Amino acid sequence: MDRFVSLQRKIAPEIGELIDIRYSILRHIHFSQPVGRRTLSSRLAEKERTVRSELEFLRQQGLLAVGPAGVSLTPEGERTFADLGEYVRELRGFARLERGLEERLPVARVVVVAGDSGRDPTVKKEMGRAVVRILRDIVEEGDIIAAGGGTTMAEVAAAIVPSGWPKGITVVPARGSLGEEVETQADTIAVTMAKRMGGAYRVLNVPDDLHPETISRIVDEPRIKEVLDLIKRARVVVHGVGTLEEMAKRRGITGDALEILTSRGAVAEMFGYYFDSDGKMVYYTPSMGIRPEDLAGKKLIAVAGGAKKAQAVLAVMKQQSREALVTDEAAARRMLELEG
Amino acid sequence: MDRFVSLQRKIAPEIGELIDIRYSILRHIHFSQPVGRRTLSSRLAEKERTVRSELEFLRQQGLLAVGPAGVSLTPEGERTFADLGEYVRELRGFARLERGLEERLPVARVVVVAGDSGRDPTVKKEMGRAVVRILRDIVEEGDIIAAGGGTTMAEVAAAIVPSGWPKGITVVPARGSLGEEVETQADTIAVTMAKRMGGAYRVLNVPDDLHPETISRIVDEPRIKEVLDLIKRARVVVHGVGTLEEMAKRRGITGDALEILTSRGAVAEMFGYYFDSDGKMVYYTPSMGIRPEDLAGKKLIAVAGGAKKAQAVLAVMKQQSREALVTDEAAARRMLELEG
DNA sequence: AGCCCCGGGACGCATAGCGTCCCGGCGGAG
DNA sequence: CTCCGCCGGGACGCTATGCGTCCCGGGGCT
Repeated sequence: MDRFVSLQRKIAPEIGELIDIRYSILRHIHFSQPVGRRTLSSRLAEKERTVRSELEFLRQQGLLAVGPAGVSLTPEGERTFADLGEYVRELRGFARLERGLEERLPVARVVVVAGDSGRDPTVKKEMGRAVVRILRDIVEEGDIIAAGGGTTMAEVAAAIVPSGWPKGITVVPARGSLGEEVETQADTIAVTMAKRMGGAYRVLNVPDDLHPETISRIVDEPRIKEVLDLIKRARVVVHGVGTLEEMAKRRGITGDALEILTSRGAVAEMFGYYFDSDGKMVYYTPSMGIRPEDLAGKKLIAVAGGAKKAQAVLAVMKQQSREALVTDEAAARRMLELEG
Repeated sequence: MDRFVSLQRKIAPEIGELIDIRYSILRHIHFSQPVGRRTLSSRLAEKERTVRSELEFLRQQGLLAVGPAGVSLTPEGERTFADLGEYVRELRGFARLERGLEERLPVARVVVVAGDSGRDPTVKKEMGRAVVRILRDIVEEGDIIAAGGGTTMAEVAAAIVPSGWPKGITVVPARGSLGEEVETQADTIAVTMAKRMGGAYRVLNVPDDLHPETISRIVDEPRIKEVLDLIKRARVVVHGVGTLEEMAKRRGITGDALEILTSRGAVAEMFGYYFDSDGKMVYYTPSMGIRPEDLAGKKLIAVAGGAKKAQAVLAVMKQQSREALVTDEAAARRMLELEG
């Protein structure tokens, strides 16, 4: 089989791109059906005509059907799409990517999904599903799970299938909200996850762009104290990774702070803490919630994709050893490039 | 693996053509290296520029190298070509073709090789090699082998590797020569086969476009009689298949005979005997050699390819049950179409 | 009722790749 | 030794494919 694939790569490498575009179209339809040609092309950053030709082809193959509201996968299309995941993994050598990263980074398990979440948002959904699969393996009865924020984490929460989870799970936000959209705040995500897992939740409900003194006062409040205590006791932590640019844009980091960050070589963010490319913490924003020193001994699952995030993910991975990393193909390849 | 292939056929069927042309180029180079671009393109019935592009690609893949006398396969190219045989069998579903024919025709074993011998002469070389592989299984010490004529049979003889054959083999022509080129006469082929197998041979050395009365007189000659006796006693028979058109052109069949042949629905020829599409003998040219009724009880191996010969091959296969049929992809697909 | 997104049609254009010719060189045959 | 033929590589115009783009009528959701 491996021989088969390498032979094919030798004799007809162009099938890679072919499969790529078609698989991403199928994936997109799978997650957004029914969906129109224009929406599809804009979201995939492909020209409308290209998408159209491929759509036509896939329809002729009996993989999708057109309805008044757009195209949908036929049952055969769904089946093919499901099978295609494994196929693409083989064809593009994901196993090799994963092993490469596992060797170079202190992570026990790396999972790579197809695509580039920087270009195709549905890739995040796939990453979400992969995280959920890992959670199924790890989570035990009575666990406390701390969840981070961000768009990727939101997809993790959305990917949880609400059945078959152990009892007595409690989900808490890993830290206060970051002034983002409510859907991507750690609080919201913790709630969604808890509900879907049939567990309990506690939230902080506190913005963390407050004055440091205000924060230290709030921390003493019994309700907050209880949540912070739960966070410290969490056995499992799931979180995304931020890049410096992203953070600077999303939260209005002042000129001073930004200057300090860049001068100290900060490239990555996690829970409001900033790390340089060696994984050393170089800065943090005053906040409440989990602290880096709390992470030791916990099962850490990081999830982040997109070629642009590769450097940041590397930095965070070096910060300390982890249980698992879920990323996408674009980030994985970039990371291996960067790490030699 | 099977799943893999069918999935690929579903999601990217165009790789078929891609592999096709590249494989046939590799095959051609393998058999004729070193060879030039122009020769290649004319023999493959492909445009020069197409061949050139593919050649460029294959060179970039490190599969072939250009010398002053033309292109040759690199060691890696040879290895890839060898592996590609199996790969192409899988990819194009030859196993299914073979099983389909085995079910529909009275043949114990069908072997399909890639390509169309009507378009690419090197496909005949592959068929030849396949026949030789079968002979290796079948031939025993002291066997008498009767060989037919034709270009395909010439390739069978050429494909015999002269070592490891049982002792005491005798090869005889199945019938007199047909006025063809000497290289493709049954006599010549029998000699070549015998020499390569390290065995003995006897030839007829008699053209069979003689007057019937002359023939019947020659048959009584002791030397001829002995050969004819050997032919009758042969345990293994290897032969090609002719189409009506081919025969009409190659031997100048007179208007009368041709009219009779067409009116009786003759479509196929073997050993100078003509068969209609049901495999019923409808005509024969006066000759000496093997007769249809002699075939029963012998191990028969038929070899013929090319889409144009499909109908003829079917007819001959129906004529009586056989040990093996070696054909090519084009003929196999056509045969299955014709047989529903 | 209105708006937006849907699929499908149409059409011009750009470009990749095709077809074709040519050249200088080398090797083998005579 | 010479010549012919085939070799690879270069060049170049053209065509046809497929891309980009706009438009239309329709239907569902708000």
